[in-house]
Amino acid sequence: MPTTSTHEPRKAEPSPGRGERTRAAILDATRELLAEGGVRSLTVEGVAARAGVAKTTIYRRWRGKDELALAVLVDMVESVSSTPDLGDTRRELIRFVGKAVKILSTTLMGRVMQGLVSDLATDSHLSSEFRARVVALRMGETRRVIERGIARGQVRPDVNVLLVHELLFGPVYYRLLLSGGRLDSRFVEGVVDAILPGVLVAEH
Amino acid sequence: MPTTSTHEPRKAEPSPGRGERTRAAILDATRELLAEGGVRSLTVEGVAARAGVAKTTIYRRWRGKDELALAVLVDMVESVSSTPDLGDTRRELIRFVGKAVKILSTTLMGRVMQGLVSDLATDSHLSSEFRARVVALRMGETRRVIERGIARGQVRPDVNVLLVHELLFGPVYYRLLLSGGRLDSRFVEGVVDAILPGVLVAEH
DNA sequence: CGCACTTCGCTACGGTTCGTAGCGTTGCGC
DNA sequence: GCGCAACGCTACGAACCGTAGCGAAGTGCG
Repeated sequence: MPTTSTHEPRKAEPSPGRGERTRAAILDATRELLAEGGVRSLTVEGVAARAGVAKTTIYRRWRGKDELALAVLVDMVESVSSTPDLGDTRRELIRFVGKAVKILSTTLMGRVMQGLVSDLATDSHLSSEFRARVVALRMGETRRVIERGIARGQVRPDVNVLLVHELLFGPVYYRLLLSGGRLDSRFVEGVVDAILPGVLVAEH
Repeated sequence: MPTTSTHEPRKAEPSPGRGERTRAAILDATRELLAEGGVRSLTVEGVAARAGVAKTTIYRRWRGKDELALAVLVDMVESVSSTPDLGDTRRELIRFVGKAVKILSTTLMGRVMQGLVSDLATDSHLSSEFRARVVALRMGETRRVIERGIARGQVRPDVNVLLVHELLFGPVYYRLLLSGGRLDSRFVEGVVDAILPGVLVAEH
């Protein structure tokens, strides 16, 4: 953590403030514990201990460990940028999926997802929150890429964007959560190239 | 359950025996409780109460509720039959995936999967068990269908079976676990038709 | 500086579920 | 009917849960 000076009235980045500092400490501790053992070993008491915070303080902000974990997840997802126009749909899709794969495999997000997915699938409040903040975000990104491809004449205009989005990320999460396969660039290219024949316009 | 006669030395079906009866009672109770509230509300003590069994008896057989739920899961998966030769790869794939989707959406298996997936992804013992008993089973089935297609000349001989398997089931689990979309026959056909262009031999 | 207000730390508590130990009891094969 | 493995039962320490009450510290304002 950065050395906190006692006085810091106003600055470029919004001055931390007590509340924001405790919030960050709690989320950091949650992130770490989530990475170490998943949601199973995540306990509110453990987070409180690592964050140097009272257990009651956590319950004052979140209902339980589920909301806590989701807050961490949303925090990570919303930091991704959109895919630029590369002039080629295949390259854009590989870039797009590849970035998601890289985040899932090199940051804590993969482990957080692994630990959180059961609660995401079970708890209706968490699931709706997740769909609105994460799934919808990737759907929108897929839509932008596809529509660029349609405008170029590369992609069939009647493509089902929802389905494409599921075909791209389904296998990724399948590996992450169930089959345990490696999440590398070869895999990404394989997935993209497998669905491209059904997406691109028929060769003349 | 069938009426158990006191003496049944040898028969076509393996005579129950005390151990087998308690095992069945425990798994039945687990199945019911799993249906009522998912894995979240599944407790060993609850299973013991409903099964009319001592809690210690459960711990003598399984390490905890995870192994218990996985036992139920494997019990359901292993009861599926293989896909018959329908003379057409597309029909076979739709039948194959459709059957898995139907089981996931109409039986308890979907809920069991939802509640168990975090533990499957986290616990190495559970994950290896799941991969050996469930993932491998579907991989093998995919391989049989694909090889039949190759023999017919419908499918390209260089198809990556592992990838096809992931492309088929990834979106299914993505809907079940994350996006929450409906698991119906239209979805199955959409997935199969989306990957078929990359699987079938190029039209002459 | 002093005052009010908010936020936090701390302790304590009842409750649930976990997983284990010890021991009596029952079913089953020989 | 004898012996053994499997089971039922009670009891227990432990971990976490989620909440309450209250004192302490930080924050904002005149």
